[in-house]
Amino acid sequence: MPKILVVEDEPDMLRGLRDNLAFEGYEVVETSDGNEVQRLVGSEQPDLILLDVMLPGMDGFEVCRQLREAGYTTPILMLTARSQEIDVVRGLELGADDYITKPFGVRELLARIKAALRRGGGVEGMTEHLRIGEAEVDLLRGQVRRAGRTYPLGHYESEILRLLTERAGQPVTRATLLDKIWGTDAFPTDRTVDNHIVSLRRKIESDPRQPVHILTVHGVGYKFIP
Amino acid sequence: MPKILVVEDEPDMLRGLRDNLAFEGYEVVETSDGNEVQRLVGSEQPDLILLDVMLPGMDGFEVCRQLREAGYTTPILMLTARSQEIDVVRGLELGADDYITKPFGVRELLARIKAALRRGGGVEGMTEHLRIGEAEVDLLRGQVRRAGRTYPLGHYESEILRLLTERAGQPVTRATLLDKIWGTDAFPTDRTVDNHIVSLRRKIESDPRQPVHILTVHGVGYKFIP
DNA sequence: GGGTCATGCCAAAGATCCTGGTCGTTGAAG
DNA sequence: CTTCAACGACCAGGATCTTTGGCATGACCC
Repeated sequence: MPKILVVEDEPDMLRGLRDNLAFEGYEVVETSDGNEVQRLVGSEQPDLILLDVMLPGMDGFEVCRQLREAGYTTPILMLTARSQEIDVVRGLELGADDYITKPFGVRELLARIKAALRRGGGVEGMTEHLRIGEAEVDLLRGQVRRAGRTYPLGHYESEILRLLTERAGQPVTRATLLDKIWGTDAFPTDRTVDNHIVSLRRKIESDPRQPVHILTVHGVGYKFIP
Repeated sequence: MPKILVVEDEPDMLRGLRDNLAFEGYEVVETSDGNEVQRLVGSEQPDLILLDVMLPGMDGFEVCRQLREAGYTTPILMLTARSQEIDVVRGLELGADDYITKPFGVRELLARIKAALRRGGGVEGMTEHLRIGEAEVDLLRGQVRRAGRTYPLGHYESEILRLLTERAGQPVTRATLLDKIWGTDAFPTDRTVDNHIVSLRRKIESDPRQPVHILTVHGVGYKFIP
């Protein structure tokens, strides 16, 4: 079950959040001190952070900024009584994923948590390292490892694979691939896309003639299945 | 620039949204008919959907449900005057990524759109996007943008730059670069490294003959200065 | 300042990637 | 079942990347 870090200095609020989250089955780690957050994120590896803005000492905005600067991508939901637009904008621009103003209903909070966890854990395109069947894909290095062999991924192969995984489960047209990847710099033909797909299958699929992950959607384009 | 599908039946609201989004640089596709949405998502492949809940005919909840059921993972932001908790929860549980109640500020809306786009496909780790002087480096795509031009980064150029930036401030020997990047697969000469450095400087430094970031440490190797 | 070694720059060759065309196979529609 | 369009597989040519070697320039030491 997902682990949630709750950062809240009001004892009653902290207890309320902890109890409700625990009742929902989440594992809860808590602190009331903004200075503790980064250490806890590093050691506890939570799946989501509920972050009160008005903390003593380092406030929630600063905590969020530092986490993002340090490279953490954990979903952050800010909680606060400060509901002015400028505060909302500030929190979201600092890198928060959602901004919930008090008072809020527990059901709404839980629904927003679920929405954030749904995105944070389920989308495969968010990461540069992928496991696709037996293949380990490193999009950063442009490399696939499968069955004891290492295959290089060219620039365009990487881009195509990335777009398909970002849109896992949904058909992507060749026109979209051409538009999003080649843009207005070049105008290759559909055949170019097809060739790259064949090459990707050869590198990734256990049996390229019977692909399991990189599927053709006849008359539409291609689809990625995780 | 990202493409946004706006689903809104009030003409004034639709115009307002369209104008503001276009002003921000987004490409806007619009419809006032919930029955059109799935077709448009398929044909236009928007990066995000702004979905009014109270539409004539098929309402926003049903549109959202059908999109998710069909496997589309495009971020959906619901807009509505219905701000009861039960509606918020319903929208989020149907698969919306955010639920924004009218009236809302344009700045808040834009910030939430950016947050959703950031998560949806634009989130890159901190080490993959670098700003080096005037140059914007995208290690994931193997690309440098500087002075209005775009330069490709080859596989090895990217690897060298990545290692140097990971060890910013420290001199890195050619032997280390060769060992860490080429390993035991190949045994190129020092000259190979030197040539890649020259190429990197040409792409990244404002004045490659007087480098500020990718420096030579005489008799040792090279050093990156942020 | 002079000598020596390290590094920048350049050119060319080889390897790899990308692209388009052709032909055979497959899928979908009538 | 037949027909036609879509797609897979393959091949070859052109573009780009990587590597090596040679020469010029710069840095360092005496």
